[in-house]
Amino acid sequence: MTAHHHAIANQLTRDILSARYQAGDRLPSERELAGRFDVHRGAVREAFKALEQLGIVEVRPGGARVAAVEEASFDVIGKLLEINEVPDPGLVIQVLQVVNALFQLAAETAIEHATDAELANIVARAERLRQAVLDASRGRCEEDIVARFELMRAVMEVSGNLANRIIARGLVAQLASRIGGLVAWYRTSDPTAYAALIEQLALALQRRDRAALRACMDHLAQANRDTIQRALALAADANNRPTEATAR
Amino acid sequence: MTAHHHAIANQLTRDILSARYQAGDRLPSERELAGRFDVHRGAVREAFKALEQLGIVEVRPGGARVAAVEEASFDVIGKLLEINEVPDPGLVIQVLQVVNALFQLAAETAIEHATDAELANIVARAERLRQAVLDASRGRCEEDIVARFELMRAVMEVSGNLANRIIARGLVAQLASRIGGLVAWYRTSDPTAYAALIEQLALALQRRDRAALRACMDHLAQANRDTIQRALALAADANNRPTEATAR
DNA sequence: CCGCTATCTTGGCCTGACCAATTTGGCCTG
DNA sequence: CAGGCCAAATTGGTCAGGCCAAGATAGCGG
Repeated sequence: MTAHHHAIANQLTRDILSARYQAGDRLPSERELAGRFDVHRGAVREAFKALEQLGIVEVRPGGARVAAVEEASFDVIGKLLEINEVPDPGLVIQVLQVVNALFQLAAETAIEHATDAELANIVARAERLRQAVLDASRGRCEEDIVARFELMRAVMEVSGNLANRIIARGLVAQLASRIGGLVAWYRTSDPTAYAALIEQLALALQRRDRAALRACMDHLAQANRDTIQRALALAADANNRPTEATAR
Repeated sequence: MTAHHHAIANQLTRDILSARYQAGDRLPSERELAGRFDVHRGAVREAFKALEQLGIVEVRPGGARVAAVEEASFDVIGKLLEINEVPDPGLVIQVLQVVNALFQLAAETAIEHATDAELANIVARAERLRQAVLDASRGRCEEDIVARFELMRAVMEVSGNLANRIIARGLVAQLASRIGGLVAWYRTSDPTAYAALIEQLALALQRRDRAALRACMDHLAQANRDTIQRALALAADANNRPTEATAR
C-alpha cells in the first residue's frame, strides 16, 4: 500500500475536524509535513488538494490555513460523521432533517407536476414500503430500509428537480456509508402506526393533497427521527460496554 | 499565466456538461490529451482530478469514463449554471426551491429552539429587510438583496443545524456568483405586498407560530421565484438583442 | 516605535521516470 | 467458426527532483 496521500489527508482531516487545529491556524508547510511523514512533497501536496476541496483548508502561496467548519464544503458532513466511533447523534439528526426537507420539497413538486401514471408508480412503491414495514416487525429489516430509499428515489426522480436530486443523493450517500452498520439496531417502534402513516402518504399523493401530504410527512419524519435516535443510543451503549461479543 | 490545468478542466467540463460526451463514454487518455493540449501529463492529470471531484468523470486505471449528471457532486450545480451566457431559468428556479426549503427548515427549527433574544434579533433583521424592500422601490436595490441574505444567514445561524447551514451556504454561493450580475434586472413586482409578507414572517417568528410561518414562507418563495424569473427573462432578452449598449 | 526592503520560505508547476492494473488483440482450443 | 485464454500494450498511480513567482519575515533605517 503506497497511497500515502490518503493516509496523510485522513490524518490531517481528523486533526482539523477534531479541533486539534483552530480555524485560522497555519498548517505546517508541505515540505515539513513531507519530512515528518517521511514521504515526498508530492504526496503531501495531493493531501492538501483533498483538504482544500473539502473546504477545511485554504492553501495559498505563503502557507496553508485551516478554515472555519461553517465555510467548509458539502462533503465535510460525511467526514464529520466519521471522526467518532459512533456518529454524533446530533449531527445525524440534523442531516436527517435536511434530507426530510428535501424529500418534502420533492413530494410537493411531484404532486404539482407529475403525471397520474408517475404518481401511481410512486403510490405502488409506498404500498410496497408499507408491506415491508409490517414484515420488518417480524425481523426482515433490510427490505424495509431499501424500500424507504426506493420510495424516496422515485419521488425525487419524478419531481424533476435536478439540484434537489443531486443534493439529496449526496447527503444520503454520506449518511448511509456511516450509519449503514446500524441496521442491526434499527427497529421501527410502532410498525402499525408507521404503516398507517405510509398509507396516508400514498393517499395524499394520489389526491395531490398538499396539506395532507405535509401533515403526514411531518409525522413520518418524527417517527424516522425517533427510530434512528434509538438505534444510535443502542449502538453507543453497546460500544461503551463491550463485555459481550460486539458485532463486527 | 500557466494555469494550464484550469483551462483544460474548464474545457472538458463544458464539453461534458453540454453533452458533447455521453455518460459512459471513455475520455481520451491523459497522455493523448496532454499531446492535444500540448502540455505535460501532470496538467491533464490535475484537470482530471478536478473533474473527478466534480463527480462528472470516474477515472480508473484503464481509462476515464464520464458519469451521469445525476450522480455528480454538489458543485456541478454551479458549473451547470455557468455553461450558458444567461443561466438556465429552469435550473435557477430549482435551486431556488431547494434554498427555500432549507430556509424553511431553518426557520421551523428556530421557532422551536431559539431563545427569545435570538428571535428578537431575527425579527429586527426582518424589519430591516422590510424597510429595504420599500426603499428599493425607489431604486436602492442592493441593500434589499443584502438584507435578504442577512436575514437568511441569521435564521440559519440560530437554527443550529450545521448541515443545513453548510449546504445552504454552498448553494447560495454557487447561485450568487452566477446571477449576481442580474441585480440590474432585479425588481420586486409589488414591494408593498412583499413588505406585508415580511411583516407576517416576523410576526410568525415572534409568536413561534409554525402554521403561519409556513403559509407566509410559501408566499414569499412564490414572490421571490417570480421576481427572479422576470429578471432572467429580461436579461436573456437584453442578451439576444444587443442593439443598445449592454451593461458591462 | 513604525515603515520599508532584502531575503527567505512557501506553494505552483514542470519534467521525467517507473510501477501496477486494466484493456486489448491475437492465439489456441473446442 | 465461436469462445475462452494469455501476453503485450496502454492507461492511470506514484515517486523524485528541480525551478519559479508570490507571500512572509527579519533586519535595517527613519
